[in-house]
Order: sequence, then C-alpha cells, then structure tokens
Amino acid sequence: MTNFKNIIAKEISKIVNIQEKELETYIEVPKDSSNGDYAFPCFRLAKELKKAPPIIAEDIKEKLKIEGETIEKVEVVGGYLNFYINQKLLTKEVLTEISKKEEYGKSDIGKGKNIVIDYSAPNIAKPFHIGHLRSTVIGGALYNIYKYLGYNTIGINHLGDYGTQFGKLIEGYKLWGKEYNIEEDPINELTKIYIRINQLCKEDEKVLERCRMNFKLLEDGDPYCKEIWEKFRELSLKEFQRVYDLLGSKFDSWNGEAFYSDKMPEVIQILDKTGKLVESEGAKIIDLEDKGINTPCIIQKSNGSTTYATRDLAAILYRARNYDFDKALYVVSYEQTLHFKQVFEVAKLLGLDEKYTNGLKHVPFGMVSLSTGKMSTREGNIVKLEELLNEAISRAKSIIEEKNPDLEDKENVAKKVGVGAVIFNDLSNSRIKDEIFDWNQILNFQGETGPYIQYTYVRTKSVLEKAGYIPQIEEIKFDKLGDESSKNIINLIYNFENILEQVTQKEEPSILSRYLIDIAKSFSNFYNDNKILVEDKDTQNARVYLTYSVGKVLKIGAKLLGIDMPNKM
RNA sequence: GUGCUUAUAGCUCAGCAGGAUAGAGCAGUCGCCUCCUAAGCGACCGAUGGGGGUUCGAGUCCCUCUAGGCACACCA
Repeated sequence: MTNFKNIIAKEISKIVNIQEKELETYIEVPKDSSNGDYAFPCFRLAKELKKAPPIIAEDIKEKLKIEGETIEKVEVVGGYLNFYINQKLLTKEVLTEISKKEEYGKSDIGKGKNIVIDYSAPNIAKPFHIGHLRSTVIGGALYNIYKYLGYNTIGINHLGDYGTQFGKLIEGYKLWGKEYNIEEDPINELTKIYIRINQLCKEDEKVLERCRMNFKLLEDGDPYCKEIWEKFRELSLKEFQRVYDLLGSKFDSWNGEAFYSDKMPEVIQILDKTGKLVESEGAKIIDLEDKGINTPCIIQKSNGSTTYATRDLAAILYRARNYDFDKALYVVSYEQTLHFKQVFEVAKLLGLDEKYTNGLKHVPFGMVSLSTGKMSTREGNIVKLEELLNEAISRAKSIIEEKNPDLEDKENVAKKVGVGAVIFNDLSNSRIKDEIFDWNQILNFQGETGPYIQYTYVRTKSVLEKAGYIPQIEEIKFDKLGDESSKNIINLIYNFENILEQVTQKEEPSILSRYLIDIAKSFSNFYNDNKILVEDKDTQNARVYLTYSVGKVLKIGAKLLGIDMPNKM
C-alpha cells in the first residue's frame, strides 16, 4: 500500500539537506486529526538554518511540489507542516487490499529467516498454574505473528523435565510412594510428595544429598530412576494437554531438558578446550567477571551432574545445527534474566557462527502473584490454570444464559469467550509489568477485554447476516465513507501490517491487543453514529463493506493472539 | 551490598524510539434499547513519585533521591 510517510519524506529531502530515510522517522501522525494526517516538525532544523521553525515550515511549503491527488493539502501551523491526504484514495486502497487478500496483513518480509521460540515450558510433576500462562500465550502470539509475516517459525516447549527436582521426587516416591494414588490424580499427588520431600530436605541435609544423587543416577541411566521418571513425565504431559487443548496451544517440538542429556558431554568438551572452564569448589565453572557478570556460570556440579545452564547450552548448539536459526527467543519470566545473560555469554565460547550468538534473545515478562504474595508450589498457594479457565468458561456461560438464552451451541461459545477473556487479559498489558492476580479483573467481560473484541466481531457478523450480501469491491462508492468514524476505521486498518511489524520488533503482543481494542472502539462508534442498512444503496454498500472489513481484521488479529471468534454470542 | 527492573487518575493500564491540549478501561454518578446484539454508546469525576540536568520542546533521555519487585554458584 502507499507509504505516505515515504512520499512526504522523499519530497522534503529534495529541499532539505537530510537523508530521505532519516526524514521519514521525523514524520509523525498528529494526535489530533484536525492537524492533518501526517506532520513534519521543523524545530530541529532551526539551529542549522538559523531561522525560526514557522519560517522554515513556510519556506519548505513554498518549494514543496507535493500537493496533488495523493496529498491534498499542506498547511503550516506553528513550526509544523501538516499534510492532508486524499481520504477517498486511501479508503479505496485499503478496502481494495482487503478484497484482494484473504489473509489481510500477511507478508513475506521474514522469508528465508528461521525463528526458534522457546515458550511455555512447564515443570513436569508440578501443577500448571496461572504463572505459566504468560509464557504460553506471549510465546504463542509471537509464534503466530512471526509466521504470518513469513518467517519460518519453530515453537519449542522446553519442558522442565530434568534436574534435582526429579531426584527429590524419586526420593519421595521411594519413601512414601505407596501412600499416594498417583495414577488417579498424578500432579496433585506428586505435588504432595514434592512438598513433603522438600520439607524433609530442609530438615535433613543428608536427604537433599540423596536427592542430588538420584538425579545423578538418572543422568547416568539408572533403570529404576529412569522408569519412575518416564512414568511421571507421561502422566504430567497428559494433564498439561488438557490445558493446551483449552488454550489452543501447539508446539513443533516437545524436546525438554532431558532431551539434551546425551548432548552435554560435547558442550563440556568444547568449553574445556577453550581453557575457560575452571574448577572451583569442586564444580566446573566459567568465570564471567570480565564480562561484567559477577556470578560464574556453573557447567558441572561437584558431584558430576549437569545444570540448567549446561542443558540450555546444549540446546543452543542443537538448535543452531538443526534449525539454523536467525533468532532464538526465550519467552521466560524476568526472574531468569541473569541466567540467560550467563548462558548467552558462555554460548559465545561454543565456536558457533556469530549469526547464532547474536540471535539469542531473552524475552522477559513480569511475574504473576497473588494478593497474598508470591505463588509457590511448595507452599501450596497457587491458582491452577485449568481452574481459572473453567471458571471463566462457566462465567461466560451464565452471562449467555442471561443475555442470549436462545443461542445455539452455548457450550462452544462460552468456551471461546471464557478462554478468550483469559488470554486477552494476559496479552493486553506490556509483558514486563508484574501482575497481581485478581479474579474480578480477569472475569470482568466489560470494557477493554477479549469479550469486547469478540462482541464487536459478532456485531459485524450480525449486520452482514441481516444485509444478506457482501458487495463487490467494484460497486463501492468510496466517498460515502467520509465521516469521522469511518475515517478512523480506515486509518486503523491501513496500519495493520505496521502494527504486526512493531510487535515483532519489540516482541510485544500487547501492541496488537491494544490495536484490536482501538478498532473495536472505532467500529462501535461507527455503529452508533451510522445506520448501516439504509435506503440509499451506495451508502449501504459502502458501510456494509466497511463492516465486513472490520470483521475480517478483528478475526485475523484475534487469531494471531490465539483467540477464537464466535459467530454469535 | 551489587546488578536488573517498575513508578502516569481511587484501581488496572496506553502514550507510536523526545513533539501540538497526557489517552482508555474498571469503580462511582447521570443519560441512551418502538431503531442493524446494551458484553454497547455518550457525559461527569479524576493523573505524570521527589529533586536536578540535557533540549526550541521531557511522561519519554541523563543524574540523584524515595518506594515496590526480581536476581545474585552447585533449584530450574
């Protein structure tokens, strides 16, 4: 589509001694549309030209040969040059683009680039709680959006299925396995064991040592430990799958930490050769003091077993070789910032091409806590995600019963609305912000929420159904959409592709969430201001088409966030 | 103690990589369904933690103070 900023920058660059590209970044969209569609502030030219900004603006305007079909008017206001574009032309272009592309906004700017996204990664044998939601939905949204922009995207669920925690579970199972009904309610029962063994570890250092040994045995292939581990893993995954099914989460790979168990000797070997792997207090570490990180990275513990870091390094090696990634994103809470700093630094010693080490990126997000404090599986104060989702669904159901009792397929709609509300709630704020979990807030379906987006979509569908047709783009009289609310919608839709690119630049799905809210609001205004199904055929055609376009963008956008749209609600 | 991070309305958040008069939602008060779904729309109420600095211009950049959060070697 026409890049207006570029057109304006190009013309200005003929007059001012600044690169076209740089000029383009100066051009902004005025907050108040009465100041035009685009603006060029002249203040920063004042020093060099030794003139007052309004005079510079006048001078540029004099020389500017831009007014024509595309840019209708240029005005000087203070130190600004304000540009007014031909709205009819833009409307035509945007709606035509929508009519041509089934998948509006899709592009191939990422063609030929591989992106690995590491997300969700719950711990086996522990409950899937609301703290795991963020990684799952943020990662999922980034996955969808990168893919939509043409990147070859690989989603990896790097399960926490290894480590001393399993040594602990194995120890607990040995001690009290018979007292618990693990088959029936695996995660809850295993959690009880986990809590109990942790308690014992605290009281008795020897027990903790035995747990660590169990993990060492597991790593060394001890059949008994391995059997128990496999059983726990399988039972847990089955439970996790229920949550993933509700959320609609999919992964290309389920290679968790254990997958790398046989790939770590190579890491240790490579690091050994660099001469940087040194012994300290019986463990093998890499000192990172000179890199400004004053905690060393432990590669091998004093009892010979590996650490989380070693496994991540093995994973980097594996992913570089098998996925040839241009970017590897780790959607993991900010608690682990130091860990990734260490790992990414050590990764530079693995002898990989810089392409890989430069592509490593931690995408941190804030923590979810309860009003009573931090969640802890050990303390038992957690909110399980499945519980939350089911609660949201039943809440949606009761609202449907109240507002639309004759609705068909209520169960399905309630599921889409309830789950959509939970997902949207998590994706609508900047990911770095902490979140205090609040039932009332999440289960509120009014205002800037997932259900609001869905409701707006449903309204568009309803209008289209009443209309009974979608006009051909050739029949649309674009000047029928000159009113303020139509204009707002067109401008927003025009921005869609740009929004998606911003999301990937900042790894920030909330940009898309907010954008969908903006569209939904604009449409609600439009819907309120205008009757869509009217006598005048041209007006109706244009409005119906705009309605159709809004529905399309809302649906695509929601889908990218991982939210399904009901047709009625 | 060191490092990272956050601070905008009573609450939850936006603020396009410095620009024109700081925007929403929730909560509260009020108004709008004989009219395409009122899970909606409109109105009122109300804000940049303190102090310096850079700049023509600062919510945004720098310094500092204050207050939260997180992390700091054999958990992941």
